[in-house]
Amino acid sequence: MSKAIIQIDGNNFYASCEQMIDPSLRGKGLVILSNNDGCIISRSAEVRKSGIPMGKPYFKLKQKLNKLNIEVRSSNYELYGDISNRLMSILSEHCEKLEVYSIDEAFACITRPKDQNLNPWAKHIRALVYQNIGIPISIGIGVNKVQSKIANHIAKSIEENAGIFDMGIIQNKDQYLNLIEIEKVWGVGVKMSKWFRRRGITNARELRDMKREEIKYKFGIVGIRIQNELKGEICIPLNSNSLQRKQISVSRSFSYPISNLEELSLAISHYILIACAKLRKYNQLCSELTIFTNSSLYSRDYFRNDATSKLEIPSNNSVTILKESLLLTKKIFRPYNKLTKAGVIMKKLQSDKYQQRMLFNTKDSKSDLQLEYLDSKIDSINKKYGSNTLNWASSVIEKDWSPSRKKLSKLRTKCLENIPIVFCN
DNA sequence: TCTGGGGTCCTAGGACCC
DNA sequence: TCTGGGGTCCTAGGACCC
Repeated sequence: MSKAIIQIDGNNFYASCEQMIDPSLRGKGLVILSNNDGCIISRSAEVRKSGIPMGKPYFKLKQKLNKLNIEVRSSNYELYGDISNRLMSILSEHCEKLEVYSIDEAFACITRPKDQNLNPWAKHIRALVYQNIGIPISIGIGVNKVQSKIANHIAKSIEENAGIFDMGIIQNKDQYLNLIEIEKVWGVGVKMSKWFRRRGITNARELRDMKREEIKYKFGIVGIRIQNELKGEICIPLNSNSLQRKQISVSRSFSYPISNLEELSLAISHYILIACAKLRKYNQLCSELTIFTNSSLYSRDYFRNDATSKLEIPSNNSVTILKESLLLTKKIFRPYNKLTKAGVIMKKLQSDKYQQRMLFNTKDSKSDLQLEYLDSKIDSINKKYGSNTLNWASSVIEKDWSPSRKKLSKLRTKCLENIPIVFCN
């Protein structure tokens, strides 16, 4: 029995989430902004048609959006994360293997039925998701990841497909591969596509048929994998164990430039606490910590600095890592710079199942356990009552420089007081 | 005036060892 | 006078993804 690789994603996911919790936005032009209300990162179908581009700075398009009567929302990641969890939980019930690839996207594996036709299954999933969480999804089916991504693209772009397309059962794939521009092939980015274009390779079919040696020489194994998947081989495996992170980072842009050590330390402390909570959520420990800060990329005297520290004992304890991070903050700080962003990166992560303790450090072991207990209590309170319910004094959260989110929607799916009230006569 | 954030994988080149 | 070479490990940086 042949297996199929399925790729499923939420259409215009962030915009769809906002439309789901606020029905007055349905059928209307809507854009979602990145952190600090910086760039446009999601557009409703109506906005796509009007030619408003993705990823462009909001301040440059504000007037145009106003003119076109397009609604604007700040990104509400807590809301999108909650809806994503619900989506993935439905998908996992109906797939043999599920790889949660991003907040709005998953790969899955499923065995084809005797007649090879997966359309009824896909229609069922699509209806189920819409009925239960109110988000439209698209489903692409193929023999591998690259092919299922292309199938998903076709599912979206050709209306008659109604959000579902199966590339695996198509005998003559050339006509479809010809439709996929080289930039749209999964794994081919800006640099690669420019090189391909210069060589006259403009679409997926031409990439599949070009000389293997040429790709190998220029892009190595990465390029060959994409070409082989276009030919129908399986080179990029499904990774259903994606919960184990290899790196955790938290960074934000400030709403205005900061220039003193106290403010930078507050920001770093705040990010460290978020990152530590993530470590504990994934049951992981970190053994290398980097913190960084930079001025605006667009300023003439661009400045960036970072510092890294190796932790003697791998840890996910807030107090331990906070202490270390404040030392590093002093190291990277320079008083004359207008800093616009800072962040923390935790690397060399490992499972907390095999936690190493200091052999001779019996004096501290009791307080270690107390700190662990404190962390777990804070985590459970924040989980129950919302993030930031309980926090450390070294990270006062709502400071003036916190990213602005002027057009933030309410967290209607998680906070009891935000649940919409419906009046019936 | 305002330009996001969080990941993964690969590779070249340096350090080190014998 | 003449001064090797191969293997492994690590890291920074680049390219890509959503």
